[in-house]
Amino acid sequence: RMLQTLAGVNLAGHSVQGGMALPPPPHGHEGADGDGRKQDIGDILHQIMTITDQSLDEAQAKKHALNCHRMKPALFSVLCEIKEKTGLSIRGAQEEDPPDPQLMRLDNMLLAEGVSGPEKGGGSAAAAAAAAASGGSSDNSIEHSDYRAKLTQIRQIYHTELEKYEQACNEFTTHVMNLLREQSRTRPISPKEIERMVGIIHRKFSSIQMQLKQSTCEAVMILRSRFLDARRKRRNFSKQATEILNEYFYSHLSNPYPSEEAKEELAKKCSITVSQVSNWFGNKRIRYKKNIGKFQEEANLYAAKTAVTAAHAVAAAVQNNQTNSPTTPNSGSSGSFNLPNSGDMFMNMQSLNGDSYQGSQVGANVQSQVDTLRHVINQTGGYSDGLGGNSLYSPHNLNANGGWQDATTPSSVTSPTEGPGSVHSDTSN
DNA sequence: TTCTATGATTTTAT
DNA sequence: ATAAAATCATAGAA
Repeated sequence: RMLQTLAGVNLAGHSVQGGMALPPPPHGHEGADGDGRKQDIGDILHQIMTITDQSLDEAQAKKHALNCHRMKPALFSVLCEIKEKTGLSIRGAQEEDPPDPQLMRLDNMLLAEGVSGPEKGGGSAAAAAAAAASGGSSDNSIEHSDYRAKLTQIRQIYHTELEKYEQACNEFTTHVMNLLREQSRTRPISPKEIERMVGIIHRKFSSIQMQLKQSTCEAVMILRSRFLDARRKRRNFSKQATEILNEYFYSHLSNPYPSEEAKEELAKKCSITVSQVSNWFGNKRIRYKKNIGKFQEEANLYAAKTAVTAAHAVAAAVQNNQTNSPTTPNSGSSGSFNLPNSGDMFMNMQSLNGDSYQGSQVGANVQSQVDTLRHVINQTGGYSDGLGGNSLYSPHNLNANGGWQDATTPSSVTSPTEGPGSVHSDTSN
């Protein structure tokens, strides 16, 4: 009806081409003169068709003429009235803009993957620098930087595309807004409507944007899966790293649970991550416990490795300890894993020094050395047997309800070769 | 190729 | 959250 009205106005005002007869303009009631109306419509269609052929100037001129028409205010008010009625339904129909869950999901993922988030570290430049810096250090970092480089690539594409879309969207929006503003001189257009129009445009564009995001997500997923595969291809730690880890493990055999700080330090020393350290210790503990026999040799090796320094340190510590604080033979826990173990250690030290010794007053540092020593003692055999240490171990060995202690002790069981005496003297030195 | 070692992941329990 | 245990998957040796 509005179209008719407009067309009618147009015709009425200017008897455009073909000089058609005026239909009584906006009386807007159907029925009545059916024939005439059909004719009108035909004319109007014709009119519209010809309009497309007109030049811009002509159209401009017509618009101007329309604006100057004497009937314009009246017609305008009629249009306002009509709008008044139709506007209600429109207003009711809109207003909701539930954030698309799909889009949200994509957004979240892109953000999580660092594609849409703030550019970190200068992007490709940083990645390249990292790659260059890592050089031949490790395959892992190379893979990692490779991954990052690819991610940056995706990221760049994503951003440029997004920018393009945004630009296009803005252009289109302003274009439409201009158009509407222009038209608002001819027909009533509320700001709300413009807003709505803009909203529609944005929605349209966001669907395009979603496609972009979707494909970006896919690309990231593919890259990621490839990277994960690569990461699954584990590389053994360097010999040096294993060495360090083993040293720690065997020198803390009674409590091989490095603290967070210790883990960090180990990670740094081994140039691996903290979680890798955790993994390593997790694996080591369980595997050691599962088959101690298999680890005997290794244990010996590392125990012996630290035994000399440990012995010195312990001696010093004990000396120190003795002089500083003579006794307090209770409360066995020295930060050790469990009580039985503390007792264990206590006995060992007693035997070693032939003197009373309180685990409770020895720092963790000493404890590790004690572990080492004890291990050497146990490994080399005779000592505990000779001194009845075995009887001490066995019960503790058995009573362990899943604790770490039952793992440490069997070492005393496997005790081959070597003369007890020599061992004793060695370790006590 | 098979077999073992080993780093990582998953499951389960606390 | 952390640890144990089970399991996976590959590296590397045989």
